Amino acid sequence: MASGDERTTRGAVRTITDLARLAGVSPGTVSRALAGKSLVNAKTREKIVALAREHGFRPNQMASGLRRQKTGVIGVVIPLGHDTRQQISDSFFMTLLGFLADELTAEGYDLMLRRVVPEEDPDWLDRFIGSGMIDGVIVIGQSDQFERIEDVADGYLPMVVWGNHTEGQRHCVVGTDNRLGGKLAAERLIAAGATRIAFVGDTGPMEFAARFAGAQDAARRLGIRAITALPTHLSPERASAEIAAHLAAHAGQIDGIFAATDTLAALCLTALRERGLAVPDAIKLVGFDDLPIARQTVPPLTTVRQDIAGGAHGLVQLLLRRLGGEETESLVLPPQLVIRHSA
Amino acid sequence: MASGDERTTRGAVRTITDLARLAGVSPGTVSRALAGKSLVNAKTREKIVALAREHGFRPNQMASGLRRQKTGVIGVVIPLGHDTRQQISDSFFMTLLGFLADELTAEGYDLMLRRVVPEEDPDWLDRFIGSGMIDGVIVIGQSDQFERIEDVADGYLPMVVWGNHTEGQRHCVVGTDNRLGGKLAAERLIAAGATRIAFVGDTGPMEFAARFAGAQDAARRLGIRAITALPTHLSPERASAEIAAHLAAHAGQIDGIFAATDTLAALCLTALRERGLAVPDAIKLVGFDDLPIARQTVPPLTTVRQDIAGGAHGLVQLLLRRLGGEETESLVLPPQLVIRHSA
DNA sequence: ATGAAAGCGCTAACAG
DNA sequence: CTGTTAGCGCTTTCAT
Repeated sequence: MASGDERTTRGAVRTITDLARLAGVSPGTVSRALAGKSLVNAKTREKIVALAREHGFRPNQMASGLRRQKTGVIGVVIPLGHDTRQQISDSFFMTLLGFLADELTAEGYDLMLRRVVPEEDPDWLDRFIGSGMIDGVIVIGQSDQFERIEDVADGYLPMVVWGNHTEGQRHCVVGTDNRLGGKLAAERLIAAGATRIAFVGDTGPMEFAARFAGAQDAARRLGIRAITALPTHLSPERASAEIAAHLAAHAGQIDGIFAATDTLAALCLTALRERGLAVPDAIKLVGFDDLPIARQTVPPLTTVRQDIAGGAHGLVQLLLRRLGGEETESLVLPPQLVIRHSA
Repeated sequence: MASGDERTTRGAVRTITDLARLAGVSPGTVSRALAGKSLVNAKTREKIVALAREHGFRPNQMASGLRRQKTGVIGVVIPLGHDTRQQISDSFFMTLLGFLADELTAEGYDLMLRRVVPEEDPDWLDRFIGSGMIDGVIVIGQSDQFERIEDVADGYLPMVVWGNHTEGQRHCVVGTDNRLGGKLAAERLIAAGATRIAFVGDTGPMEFAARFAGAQDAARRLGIRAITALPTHLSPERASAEIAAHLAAHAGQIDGIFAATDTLAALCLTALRERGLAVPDAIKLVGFDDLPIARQTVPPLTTVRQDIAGGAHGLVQLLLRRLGGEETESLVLPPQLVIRHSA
């Protein structure tokens, strides 16, 4: 009933001016009252607020944004690399996105999500920033767009990127110390007895390259032979086939696998099982991310944990400071080895 | 270099008026030229477009939106039920979100994502719609907000909801025929020899309730004893413990499990393994969704497939028609039983 | 404490 | 084909 009444009259009150007329005051006063701004007579304010509720009135954010030159919206953009478009369903990014949504909401911002294919639209980042729709931007993953991001960073402060930190880079990045993570993974494999280790995953993306490099560091330092990179795509369908092929090609030459992500590690587990290779007895396996799936595989995955919630928090806090005009440093999060049963 | 030049001059050209001055025409002409609208002299247009590119000019979408009374943005809102806030990381919704992002992008719309906790903000839906920031809204999951959504549907056309279809409902919904899916699941369990079946998952949400009801239908029709509902939360942490407890409490009384989602099914698998119960020999198990994880468990899950990509496509197409003023019917997608090895 | 008035940047008549 | 003009709905000086 109440909601019925509300609806019947709602059509009438669409603007702050409508409400002002109803309240017998000026639009300016309504604006101030609703914004809780400067001293407005308490009774006037109450009356206005009551009227607003009664009529389900909500100020138009576009108009407000236009006038104030800020939108209350943060852009979140996921650049998709050469690989399949399917990357957004990548569990890691999706989980990060979920946390970002929480953090931004908590700070009173809305989130505008955009997936872009840089190859098709080289102007993706400038376009998003220049749209006037967002106050700042969070880039999820550097993909192969490091240079483009660097370029933009020079002239646009409110941008923070999830990704890998490179010495001397100019854009503000939040991310795990991938190189250290790779080192931890390889050390674990070696400690578990592996000496002929393969890295499964694309070494193109910087984050993966750093994981591979870290593993290579460990191999070198501990005196085992260099780690072989076994390239795969990210989409489960293609990766599965590729892993199976790699395993066939390197039969008997591998006793340890460092998978670039848990998703890939799970796929390895399946492929290994199909070949009758026991994990961890015949082959040790370490993943990366510590996604929920890591706990549920058979055997459960030993993996390198990334602090996703912490990362999302860091991204948003740094962005907030940048929105305030501050030049913030990058934030490198420590990875953590989680030992389960695969190595 | 080129980008350097661009940057140095960019600051000067922020509005369509700046560009007009530069091109020696009026703002109106620039607007038309950039919008590719009505007949503008080809040469004039070229000059303007060239200038725009040169200066990295992009029209302000807020201003444009305000003027045209449309934003080019579709809101996507995920209402979180009583359960943990963590639901957004639910793989199914996230996958759906990924496809939605694709579909909307393909149609030229941006996506504004919002997670809401209806308990904390009963006004969540009206607030989003009334914000003036979105042209239409897609609600992902009815959660426990069926009535609120119904209320809104009466007065707001451009809304489409992912969820369960109920006879006679007023809002436009796209979703799998959950009841049929539940029936398929139970039939499979029974065909595989199960006679004492349990449903693992919360029967509160309508979609799950329908799955449970469908399974119950099958049990009744095939003359086995009624299916027991074993309630759990959605977050993996809580669900794991709950499943373990249920299994302990019903030891020896169950020979088939229908899990409300694949995620829950995977958890069941782990719990069953811990109790030494072989799947499918001692206990048959069927999941729901056919997420990637279903293929990777040991044994791989027999499950009921939901067509997520098709669902996203349907949501967007229906919304588009509603944006055009049309009153669309709901879309019920057929579930498909995928037989693997768990039942 | 409130009103009046001037735009934010863009688009869409309406003239010409 | 193009210029002029009048706002979209809101916020914010500047007065009062």
